Amino acid sequence: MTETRAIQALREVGLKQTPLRMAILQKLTANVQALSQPDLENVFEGRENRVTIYRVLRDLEEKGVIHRVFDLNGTARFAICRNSCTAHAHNDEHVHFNCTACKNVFCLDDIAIAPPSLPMGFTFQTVKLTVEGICKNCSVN
Amino acid sequence: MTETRAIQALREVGLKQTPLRMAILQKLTANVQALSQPDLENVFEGRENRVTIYRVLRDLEEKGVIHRVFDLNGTARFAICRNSCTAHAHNDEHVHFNCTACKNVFCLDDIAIAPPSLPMGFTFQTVKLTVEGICKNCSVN
DNA sequence: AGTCAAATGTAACAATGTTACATTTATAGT
DNA sequence: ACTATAAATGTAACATTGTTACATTTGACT
Repeated sequence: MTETRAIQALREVGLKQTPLRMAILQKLTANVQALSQPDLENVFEGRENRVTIYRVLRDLEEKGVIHRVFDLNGTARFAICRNSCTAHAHNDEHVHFNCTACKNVFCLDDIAIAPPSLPMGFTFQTVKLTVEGICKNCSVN
Repeated sequence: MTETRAIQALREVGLKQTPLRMAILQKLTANVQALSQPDLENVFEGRENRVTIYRVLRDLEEKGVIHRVFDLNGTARFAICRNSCTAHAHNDEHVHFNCTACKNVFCLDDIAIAPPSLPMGFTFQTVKLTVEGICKNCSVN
């Protein structure tokens, strides 16, 4: 995400343009992997406030700019939707790859997932498909 | 799971028959929903040791008697495989229903899931399908 | 019944995430 | 450009989930 695109994304959803929001948006765009709050704390080498990072991620998720996915430790990681998601029409039905070795999460291209039929009384909202395996980095090492 | 079936399950995987293991296996069988360690602490009203509950769950999972799934808070919950899983042939490819209201997790029947093709360098191990929505209990309330 | 590996209890710690409240800052309107 | 104000941030404290180390107890086999 270029700086101007980040500014635009924030304006579109009515969030103020702050340095941390810009930096987080750009980091998430530059990375293939989804990043957790602890990941981002490391990226910023402790210079940015822990709580504020959580709040930025929460707000960006609430506005549909980024989405949340859990890694195999149960830690929340965040990523920008690259393909079918826009600020106006957020598509939640992602395919994610969870590496069982390094626990990293990779967003794969969106694909159509046929929602299975649900028992009586259950209401469908969204469906998520996760593939587990060994990622490229861990395969070579 | 009857008491005798729980005893049998433990013997099959080489775990000693202890009161807590028996109780947890029976609770997991009696429940439609997957249960977390905190859930079980509540079930036992604090009478059973926190750390031991974690260890029982970890050991039962390692032996393939139960499986782990994360709820929408990122908390690990555990359930017995009812359909295609046996102690001898554990089938990981479950469909789970996560209620966005109460955060409970329900195991649905196993269905065949076509694994999507992966980018070069990524190795497939398993695939998981999760449906999010409103569960039966939350629909009526 | 005795033995011993396995299982448990206890205390301390670690990581992730949240809340309350005081302070600062980005933006709209003048 | 200046100001007012809602929004955003910093700080400290706390909550929850999960882990580790080590001493003690117990299930199961002989």
